Amino acid sequence: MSKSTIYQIAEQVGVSASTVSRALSGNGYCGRRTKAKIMEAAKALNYAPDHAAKILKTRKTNKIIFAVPDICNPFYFDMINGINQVAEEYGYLLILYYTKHRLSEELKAIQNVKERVADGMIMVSFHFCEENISAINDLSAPVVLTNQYESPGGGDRFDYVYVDTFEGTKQGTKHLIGQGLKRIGFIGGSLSEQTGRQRFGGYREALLEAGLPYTEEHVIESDYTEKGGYLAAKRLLESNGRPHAIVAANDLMAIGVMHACEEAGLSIPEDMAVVGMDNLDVASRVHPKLTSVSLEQEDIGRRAAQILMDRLHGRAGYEKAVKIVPKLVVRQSSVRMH
Amino acid sequence: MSKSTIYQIAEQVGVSASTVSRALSGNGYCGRRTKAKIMEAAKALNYAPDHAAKILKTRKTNKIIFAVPDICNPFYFDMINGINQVAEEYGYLLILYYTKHRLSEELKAIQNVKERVADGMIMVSFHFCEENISAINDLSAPVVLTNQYESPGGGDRFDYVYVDTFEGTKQGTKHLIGQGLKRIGFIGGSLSEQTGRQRFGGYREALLEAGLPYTEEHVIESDYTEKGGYLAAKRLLESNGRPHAIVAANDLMAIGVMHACEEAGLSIPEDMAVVGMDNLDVASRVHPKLTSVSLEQEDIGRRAAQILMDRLHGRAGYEKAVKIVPKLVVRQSSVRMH
DNA sequence: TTTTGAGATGGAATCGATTCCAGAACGGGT
DNA sequence: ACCCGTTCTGGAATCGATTCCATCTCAAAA
Repeated sequence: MSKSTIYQIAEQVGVSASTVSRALSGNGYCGRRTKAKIMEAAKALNYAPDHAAKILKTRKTNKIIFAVPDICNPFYFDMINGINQVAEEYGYLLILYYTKHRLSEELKAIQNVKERVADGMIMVSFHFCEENISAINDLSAPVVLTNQYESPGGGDRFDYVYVDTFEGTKQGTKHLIGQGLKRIGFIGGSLSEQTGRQRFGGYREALLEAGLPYTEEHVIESDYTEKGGYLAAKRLLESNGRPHAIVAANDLMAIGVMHACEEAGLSIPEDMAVVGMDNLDVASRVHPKLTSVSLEQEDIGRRAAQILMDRLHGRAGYEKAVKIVPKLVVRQSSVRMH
Repeated sequence: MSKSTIYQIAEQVGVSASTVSRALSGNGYCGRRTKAKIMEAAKALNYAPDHAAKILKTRKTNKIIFAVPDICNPFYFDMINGINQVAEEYGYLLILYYTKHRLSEELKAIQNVKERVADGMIMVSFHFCEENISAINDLSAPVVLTNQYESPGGGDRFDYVYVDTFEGTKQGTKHLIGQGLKRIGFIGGSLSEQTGRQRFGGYREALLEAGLPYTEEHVIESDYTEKGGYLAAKRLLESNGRPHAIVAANDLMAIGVMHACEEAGLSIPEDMAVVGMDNLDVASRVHPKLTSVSLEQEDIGRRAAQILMDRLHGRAGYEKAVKIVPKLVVRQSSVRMH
């Protein structure tokens, strides 16, 4: 049987539509007996409220959009998970919008918010530029970004939540230093990109703080792939005074490092300690299990969603910019057993 | 500047709202000059169509719901990816609904469809029962399930797309047999569940077809975890006439098997060939790389979404039930080099 | 008995776009 | 000059729920 409207219920019961609306929504007065009859009729007529009509009148969609550059990347799954936890708690549905690393798609996502498809948006932007920013600032709906960003004028309307990857590699490096290791190599991404520089910076600072010498030969720029890590590690192993530990800027490269060591007959962690970053599933599945810096994606998602909810409910006390501190997960690859 | 409505544009330009609607949507006649003025005013007034109003009138939300039991499971992310590819092609947005393996949440997802939050739904149901099925059949919107299911009366309104896991383990086992291996063990899940029985069945049939003897001692029921696979493998390795190959009902258990072999000093694939199932990311990251049966999740998603779109657009020619054939991905763990 | 106010209800406007229908304008062909 | 069909436009209804406002009832307080 197809569903019905409040008008049909009203007719059936013999009351006005306003009364039916009040009875069903609970807003406003409604007599006990009338209410019971309305409820009964609603059931009998297979009533379900029409979402679109409700939205049109109330201006609330109870949906949020998560605009994500890459749907295939496990990194973002955890964010989705975190976002959904909070969204659900507040009774919001989550719309996934796949931007494919394209500015045009990011703008379309913003347009969706403008058309009131959703009440707010969380976005991982890969094209953080004037066009983008002004489009977001033009929205009346709140937006939370997960980019690190210093607002030049300070007048931006959005908030952001980001991970401090500098702190991440710093923690990883300090952990190795704490294990008594002194010659520590670093395999990162390109230093011409911000991401690459940040991760390198943390490694560099940990050495500095510990008063350890910095050897340029022990730092290799690679490409975040397993193969890249493997090749980089081979070079490090051939360098004179080879390092006894390696910090890799992500887990895939760290796994490449492990394979290179295995091939060279070096055992991990005895001959070479390894630390990765991202804390992918695979980190705990390789042998030996890989110590890795978790970027706390789920937490990013949760915090971003929380800020969005705070904004949507006009609550005060949220922070415009939240910095998430990564968390070192120590496993076998970096701890020598005695 | 906040956005405006067609009425404001109409007033600005000095025409009626109907004309503005026609100009902007392109449905119906509109003079060239008027249209130009309307477009200009729309831009000037920062116009964006109101989604809710449009839905209310047109009865089309251009959204579909994907109800998924587990947001953390990478298995489903590939499905999401597949669904999204098709949804996007047709201009639909994807709403993710996390059912947490709970019937009550599945019913809520169905309720959402009833309230016209979305035009249709794809659901991975873990509670396929009378209550569920009748709720789905009551909907006027189309639903595609990814469960294998034989409609008892044949009167069900939904369609389904599912993977033939029986065929999957059969392929994996046949592949090993094709490598000249004769003593092949099997590590599966509980045989009291349908999933477990299907996967075991494929293994059994492959042996039968090849005329190989079936040894009960070489079949172990485990629990789909890495540790479970590890323990099961240890038992297999101790059995008399230990197998030279093992088919594991999923990749996690296969990885456990690999660790057990490593520990026992057996090299893979020379002393023991291993085949897994699911083709997780990690399968291609372990050493040696794991041969695995891909359940083609992305394809499931695509097919399901395609059927949904066909239904939504009243196209004929779709199939009510689509069986996806899994695909064996051969890697190092099962191929002896000569 | 009168006053008062809480509770219950109906009427009507509203949210913003779409679309049917009627009528106006316009141009080409006779 | 007239007719006719095409193109253009405005008015009004519609989608379904919410909500403000006015009215009405009824019981308790004065």
